[in-house]
Amino acid sequence: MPHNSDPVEIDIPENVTLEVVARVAGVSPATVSRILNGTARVSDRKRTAVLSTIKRLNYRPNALARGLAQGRTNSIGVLTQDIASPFYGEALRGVEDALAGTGMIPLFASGHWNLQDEVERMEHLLSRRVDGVIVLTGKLSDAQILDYANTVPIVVTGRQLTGPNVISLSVDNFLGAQMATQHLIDWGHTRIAHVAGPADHIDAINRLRGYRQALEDAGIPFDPDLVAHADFHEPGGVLAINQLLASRRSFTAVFASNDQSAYGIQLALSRHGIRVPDDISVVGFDDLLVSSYMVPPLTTIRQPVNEMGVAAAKALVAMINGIAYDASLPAPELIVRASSRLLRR
Amino acid sequence: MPHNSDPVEIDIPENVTLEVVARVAGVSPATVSRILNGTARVSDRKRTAVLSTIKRLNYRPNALARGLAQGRTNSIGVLTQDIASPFYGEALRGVEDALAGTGMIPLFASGHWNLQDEVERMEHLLSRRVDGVIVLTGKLSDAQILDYANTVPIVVTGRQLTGPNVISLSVDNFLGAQMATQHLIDWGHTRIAHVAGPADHIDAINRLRGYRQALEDAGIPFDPDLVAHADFHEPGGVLAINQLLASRRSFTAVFASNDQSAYGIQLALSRHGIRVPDDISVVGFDDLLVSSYMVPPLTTIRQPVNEMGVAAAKALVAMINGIAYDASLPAPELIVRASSRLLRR
DNA sequence: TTCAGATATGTAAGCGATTTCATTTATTCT
DNA sequence: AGAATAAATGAAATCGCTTACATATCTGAA
Repeated sequence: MPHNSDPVEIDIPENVTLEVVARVAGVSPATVSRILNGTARVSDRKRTAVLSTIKRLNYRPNALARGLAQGRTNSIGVLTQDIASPFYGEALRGVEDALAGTGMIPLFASGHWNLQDEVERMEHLLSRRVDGVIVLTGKLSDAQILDYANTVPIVVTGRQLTGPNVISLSVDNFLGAQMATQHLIDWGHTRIAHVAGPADHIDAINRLRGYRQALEDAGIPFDPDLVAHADFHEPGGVLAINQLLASRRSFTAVFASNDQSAYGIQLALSRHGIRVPDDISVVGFDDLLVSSYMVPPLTTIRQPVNEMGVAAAKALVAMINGIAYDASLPAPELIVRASSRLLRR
Repeated sequence: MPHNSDPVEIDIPENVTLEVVARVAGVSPATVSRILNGTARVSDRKRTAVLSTIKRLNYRPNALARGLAQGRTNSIGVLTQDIASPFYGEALRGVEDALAGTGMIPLFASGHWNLQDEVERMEHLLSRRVDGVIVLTGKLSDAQILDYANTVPIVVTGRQLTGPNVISLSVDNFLGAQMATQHLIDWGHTRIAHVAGPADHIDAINRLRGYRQALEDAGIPFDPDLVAHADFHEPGGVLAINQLLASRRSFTAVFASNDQSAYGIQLALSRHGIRVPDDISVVGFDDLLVSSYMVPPLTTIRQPVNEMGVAAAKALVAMINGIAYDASLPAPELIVRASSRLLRR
């Protein structure tokens, strides 16, 4: 008469479930679950039996069923704008890295800088019952964020926003822009052009403000003709600088609202036979990885974007687990490279 | 005495489920499900009632429950190596775009060019019961891929592999490298260096082969001292070119195994006071977005990587739905920009 | 030995959908 | 009007797991 707890010959269905494992190992489903989750003590005898059956049957727990039962999915949504963005990409990597080992998995979705898309993606994420959401900038209004926060914990970057279930994390764009402009002023430039970002982009607005503030602090009058608006992408930078050159306003330096614009500017200037930094200094914003490999390497403001991803993920996980977490970001930093130089008199 | 089908006052729990919607709307859960999925005819009367309650209660179907019941999650796994890769990023975007509107959602996971990580991520994806997986290159062996294909349909890029439940999609790296090298030969170069990729990277190997083939076809002897191995990243390009320069072998052109290496090469050359393309021509491989904004803009081989993402996603969805799909990719293309020039005698 | 108190294990009720099958209601045709 | 057929609806089982509760087994102290 065989012991009840001994493994038994049982016909194994194609779809191996926890119940099958239990039956084959000669224990109850509850026991298998407990072993899997470590939620209770189990005798070594059964544990070994179960673990070996799991291996033998190549059992893979169904995360859906688990999520349904637990009311928790161990996944968080990351609402970004463009999965291939060189800028936010770093943040995504930060999120991923911070999540590795926590058993949580990120679900990325792109809003394409389009409110409707963004709302749709958010709904999608909520449908999948993510345990929390990281919103990287984007176009959702503060009110919408607060509203979603009734459903799920949220960490949002690129704005200041407080409320129950919401943590916000932002880089000081104003300060960064001030630093960039100040750097040029320190090096003797007074005719400093600015290639701004989209007029409705919060980061672009703050950077423009920082630029103006630095000028003002230095007693340099603001000249609207030295400002051109672009779109945060390379081609826009080309267009903007061409426009500035065409206006025949003289300037000895350009502060670009982001690195990608700066790349376009550098290329366009070289096409015009204008040397960087000898004729015109260029300063960017972001410090993308490739910026240090531009010819000449780009002077820029480093944004702690990877750290931002990490911090966002950590803060969110903490919030999900009901733990307090102080989410703060390092300040932007001026990285001086070869694209800017002392103005020669 | 109220009609049974009229909306009724019912206390609404915090968690709105399909069952709650049904009760409030005065219909059965089955009916609500049918309306949601369009799986059967429902009278207009009930349909309106249900739809309005859904809106009123702000009901959001639980994707987990749905997945459990249907045995299908409407999600596909995308196993990439680095979520922030400028190269694969384009492919990810392609996947996302192709999926938009199909109701499917991509789940991205990064393997970090590390077999163990990759296996772990794959298991994770399978646990979440994705309906299919796209494997972007990576380190899994063909045998492993075929094995996973027993569980789930797979589209794999960067290799040729056929089998049940597997579609492979690859760019002709050999041909591309041949084209790049041939371009330099056509322009009179005979001393052509090659900065290769990692020696164990399949793409790098094929590109090296293509380079050698082109030389051979032109009757130019292969000189191993003109080949330096790098790591597909910018700093590696710098190191490699420095090494080549230090060897004092003369050469008039460099074919870099990818664009990122080429960036490093361009920077290092400029630091040495060597002009591109006047002294040395540089050709890359990939055609990353920024390549056309390098100074000088980089001559390179365009890989249809976005198209690859799109094709992979379409092929996978077709496979999931049991539809035949002819997955083919455009050939690599030579993009001539300013970093290469005719060799002056 | 025996019994109280741990410790280990099992039973069964959810979790929130879908779907089969049976039943009720509405049409159509004679 | 009444039978036969089609359309609409509902009841209940199911998907694969977790977990509260009940039960069985094992300690060691009396």
